[in-house]
Amino acid sequence: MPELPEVETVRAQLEPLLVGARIIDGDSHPSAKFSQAPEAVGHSVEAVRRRGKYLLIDLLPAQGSRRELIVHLGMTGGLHMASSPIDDPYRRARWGLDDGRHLVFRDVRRFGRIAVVASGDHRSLPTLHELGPEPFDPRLDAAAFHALLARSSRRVKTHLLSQRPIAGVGNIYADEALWRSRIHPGARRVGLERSDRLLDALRAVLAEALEHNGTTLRDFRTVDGTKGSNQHRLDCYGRSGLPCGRCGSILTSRVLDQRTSTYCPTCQAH
DNA sequence: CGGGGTTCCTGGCCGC
DNA sequence: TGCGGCCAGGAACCCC
Repeated sequence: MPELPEVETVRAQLEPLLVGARIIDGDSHPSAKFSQAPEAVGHSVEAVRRRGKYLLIDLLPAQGSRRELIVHLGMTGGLHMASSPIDDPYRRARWGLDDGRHLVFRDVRRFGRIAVVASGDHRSLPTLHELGPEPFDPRLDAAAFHALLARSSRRVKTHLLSQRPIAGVGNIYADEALWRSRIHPGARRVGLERSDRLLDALRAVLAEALEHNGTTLRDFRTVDGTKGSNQHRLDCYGRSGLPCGRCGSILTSRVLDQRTSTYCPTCQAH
């Protein structure tokens, strides 16, 4: 599922393909999750940015104020360029560009989302509106992260997935970082020392995944259709029943707060 | 307002 | 071989 490294991989590929292009027409699947897509028509792409797992495409209108095309890839969403969009039952949105190309949003499971808003107005996307700092923000240090973690009494894994203490972490990289920092996903209080370890682990795990163009378990594809390769480097996620690479104990899986967590019962003792 | 539960979706996989 | 049943999972949404 696309998390920060996957979305950043898409953003980096998309940016040179889209900046400067003008959107001349568009259509979308009728679901409310995608129906705003055509509202981007008539605008030029000024920049392609990212916050957490959200792609933010800055739009410059012919006249009037700036807008923002926001795309969340959900679980199975992908963005691709096409010279002539072939028939695809999973196409959820299409934008025609002034040079004849098309930007296509494909999403089998429809967990993705598209919004067009006034620039910077994220009130219609509560998670984006309340999004925590970017993991690589230099202003984020152990003390600040510890304070953010302490703002909730929920399990640390659940809190991470809420996007509030830090942006862009989903199930894969949460499990990986908790394994690496030897913190149990169900921990409800994480002190300064463990906050420091967790922040370091998150940064390491995300940076390594980004270097390998993200993790493709099944669906994730970059803009040009290639797979990421980080799936070969996972230590914990999806490895339930296999030995822990650090201590040899068998990794276990448990559902915590309706979400599967894999962890090492020895290294990540409660 | 934090927190808990529900819902949206469909391909892939499992067991019979 | 075919098929019913189940699962994954981000974030909006609703309710207390």
